[in-house]
Amino acid sequence: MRNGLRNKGLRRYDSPMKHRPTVKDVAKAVGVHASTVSRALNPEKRGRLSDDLVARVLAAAETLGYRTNALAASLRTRRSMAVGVIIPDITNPVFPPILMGIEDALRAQGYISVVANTGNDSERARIAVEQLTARRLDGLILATALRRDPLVDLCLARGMPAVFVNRRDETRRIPSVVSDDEAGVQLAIEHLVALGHRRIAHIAGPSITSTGFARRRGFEFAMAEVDGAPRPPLVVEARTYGRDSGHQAFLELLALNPKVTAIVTSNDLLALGCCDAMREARLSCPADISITGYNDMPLLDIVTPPLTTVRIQHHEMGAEAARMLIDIIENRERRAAMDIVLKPDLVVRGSTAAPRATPAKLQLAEP
Amino acid sequence: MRNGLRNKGLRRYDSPMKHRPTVKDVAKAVGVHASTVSRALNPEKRGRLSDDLVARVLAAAETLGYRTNALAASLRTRRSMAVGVIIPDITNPVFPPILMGIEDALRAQGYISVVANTGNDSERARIAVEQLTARRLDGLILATALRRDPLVDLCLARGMPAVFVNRRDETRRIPSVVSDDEAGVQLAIEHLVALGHRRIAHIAGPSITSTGFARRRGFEFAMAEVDGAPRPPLVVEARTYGRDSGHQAFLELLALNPKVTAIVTSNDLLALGCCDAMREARLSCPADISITGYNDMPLLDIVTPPLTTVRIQHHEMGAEAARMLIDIIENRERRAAMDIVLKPDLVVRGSTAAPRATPAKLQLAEP
DNA sequence: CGGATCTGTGCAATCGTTTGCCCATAAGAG
DNA sequence: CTCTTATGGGCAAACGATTGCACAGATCCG
Repeated sequence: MRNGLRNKGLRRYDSPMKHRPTVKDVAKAVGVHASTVSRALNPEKRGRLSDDLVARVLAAAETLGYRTNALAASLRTRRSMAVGVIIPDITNPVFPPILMGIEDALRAQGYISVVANTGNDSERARIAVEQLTARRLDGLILATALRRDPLVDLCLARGMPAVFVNRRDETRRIPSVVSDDEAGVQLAIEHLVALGHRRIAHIAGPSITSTGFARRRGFEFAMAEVDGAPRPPLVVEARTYGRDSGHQAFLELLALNPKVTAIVTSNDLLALGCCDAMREARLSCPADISITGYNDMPLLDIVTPPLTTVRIQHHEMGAEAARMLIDIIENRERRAAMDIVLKPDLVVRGSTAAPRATPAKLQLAEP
Repeated sequence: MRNGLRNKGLRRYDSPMKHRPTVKDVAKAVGVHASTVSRALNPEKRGRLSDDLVARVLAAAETLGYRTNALAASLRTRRSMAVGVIIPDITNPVFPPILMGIEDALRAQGYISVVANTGNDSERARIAVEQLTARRLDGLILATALRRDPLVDLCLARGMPAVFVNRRDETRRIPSVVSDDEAGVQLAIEHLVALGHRRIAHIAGPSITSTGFARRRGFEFAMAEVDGAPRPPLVVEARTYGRDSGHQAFLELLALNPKVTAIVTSNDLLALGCCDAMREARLSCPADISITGYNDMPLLDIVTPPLTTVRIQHHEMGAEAARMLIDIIENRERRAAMDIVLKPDLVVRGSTAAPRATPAKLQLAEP
């Protein structure tokens, strides 16, 4: 990918693309030097110019329809006022709200975002970082972090400011904004325990992701405190964060221990996958097994059953990450070395209830 | 916004940012001129150089960790190999799959995408177009089109290649890739009619959007053919494409005519909003009223009731739009003047059933 | 009235790549 | 042995904006 940007030679220089007026054209129109125009156009350097001149330049720029060429400006200033956002899968409903938060915060400071979607492919993620670096963005927000993520080294090697959002790298060399996953899982468990559950299992997200790992650890820690809980704790790891992985993990879990009365999942889609599997197995949620999700993605209130889940502050998380990155970019080191951890909430809906007095007759064969 | 890109002066030129090797550094290392390096790095211009030299340049570039500065290259070539995508609301589940289609097709041709989200705000959309133009992107894909959209004039004035996806401008000055909305609505109506419905109403999307308008028109045309249908056709226009707008529109519709037995909505979220309202009103869907959505967004299969809807080819639509745009950018005018219309499908689920009062058992005349 | 201090602008050098044009050297032709 | 004709690469001028420095004229001070 050293040369992703070659002119394919298909458009000639004499292309019909309109000639865009440059700072020189404006200068000519006003009868001053280009540098003067540049200064007049920049509010921060305008001070030393006469008000009259500034007004004339502005007027001329307006009538000519002048727009500054961001490419040229960035090349010269080494600042693009743009940051890249790397997302594993934009179709996962967790990310759009985070993205909105990022955009809102960036816009407030005059930055724009460039979003790259990697489809959970680490090679594509690497390429995305390379491309965004090649375009000289001012920084990167990574929502893709694995627990040990090579992107960290890449960013560090390229001297590219970066922050993690939602996930983070275990080496902690890059600041992050995350939700407190251990606390979130604990909320779910406390809720289930209060309902009377003891045989609570966990369907974990991929352990290479920081969220999957942290939530699992939170589960194991919290369950260690629960009297009468299975030892060791019951955990099945899903292959991905997708609905069908949840389906599959549910079947594995039931094969492992058919007596579970509640499942804490690492993500809403996994939870929905469990519901799919239960429906197929003619089990009822929450009558037979209670299920909790994680993230509180949209529409969870009208699926069947409405899913009890842990809500995280997506928008705020994105906004905080963006603000942090800008601080780093602009050398306000105030926040450069900090991690921000937001608190999650539990949203109780219909997928959790007290366990049956006698465990349901499960139709799945025991191994 | 003439100057979104000013250096805020917060990072000095002597910043600790690593010195990135340039083509000159590579040239020095190999002992040739920078122009030679440039040629060696470009497969298409490599022909006139000796194989040996090319190999040495490549090796030197590799060891120095050279990456071409896309900014500088774009400035010189006037090509950025990047296209902008303007989306009204990324949290609307319709758009991520379209975006994926766009990205996939772009990537296949070596382009990258820059996504801007406008939050349904036409002023922000304008600013986005300005910014992307300022960054000299090669083209724009617009998913925001209103029926009479000022962005069209803006793109045309700036000489910026553009295509519409999912929506389109009525003036038809910009090519588009859309789904056949009239056909889609007709599918829904035929299905309902086959079930025995006659008093079918429509909850339309905002009439300023091309989709809202086209689906409404499709509804009116198709209903004109239905014997025993209300005259004039029953239509309520929702304020936005959001769930609560659907809720509200449903109440208006019922106030207007309490006897409807089926509702064709312009969008899944509107349909879900209707379901919300029905639940509150202790009405049952589909027993009391059948409802169809539009778009087949994710999770519709597990909401209650599972929604009958019109599926459109999101991914393909995005991909086709991207391919079309690239054709235009690269002056292959083959497709420049065409519109592409994809065919929708009906997905029958649980939200539609025979009307309650129907005396005879109606056989499902459905494929 | 000479010199010091401002003010307002122009000059020219960057930023890093690309490419039209020209010029060596070598090879082949006559 | 001289004259073309390829080859292989160097030169320098773009692309468009920014900015340190210089400098002319105006203002001010003693």
